[in-house]
Amino acid sequence: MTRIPKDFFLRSDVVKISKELICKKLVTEINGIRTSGIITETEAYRAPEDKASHAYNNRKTERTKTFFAEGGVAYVYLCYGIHNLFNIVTNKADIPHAILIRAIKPEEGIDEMLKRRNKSKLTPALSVGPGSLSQALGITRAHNEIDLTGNTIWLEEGIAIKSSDIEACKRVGINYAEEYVHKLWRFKLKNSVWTCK
DNA sequence: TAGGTGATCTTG
DNA sequence: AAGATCACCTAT
Repeated sequence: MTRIPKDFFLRSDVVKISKELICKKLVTEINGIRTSGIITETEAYRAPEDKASHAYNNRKTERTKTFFAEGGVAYVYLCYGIHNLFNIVTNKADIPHAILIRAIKPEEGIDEMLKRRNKSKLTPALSVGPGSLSQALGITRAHNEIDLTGNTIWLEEGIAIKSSDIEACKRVGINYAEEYVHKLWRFKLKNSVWTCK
């Protein structure tokens, strides 16, 4: 399977890249176990101007410094004390763009994903929602800043789709973001059960 | 529909 | 040093 190269992530239009990520494949190989899924939902975060981003106004702290790395690395942080949220940093160094991966449709290593999630049946609850997908793929904060063209977490060409198969909507959980609340920077695969409500 | 959970950031 | 906040999930 063809891997997505570094150049893909270095481009400047994070909203466009978010849309292009739909139906690409996200793969992890952790402790020798390979798991993967087709990306079905993403959200773009476009700091410095985006008030929803942790890096709004170029805010730079211990946590947000990962945003300022060159594109093609992971930004993973703990949300609500429980959930590891996986993002992909894009654009060149010092431009804090990132894409939150919100849902996948499981492909390989489904048994391992069920085990990690403590589930017995293959349902959307396994890997829909940003916290759930990270747990299913075994992604934790230990993977923050990891290179996404390496051999732990990477992306591959997935399924070819048309632009019209993708639906754009508002991002969730960012009611503090004022005018940026309304940006259509969330992308979903249309008519898929593997997306958030 | 509410509560859990803890890192992170802001305020004093 | 303490309190508020938070890109969510699960079970009633």
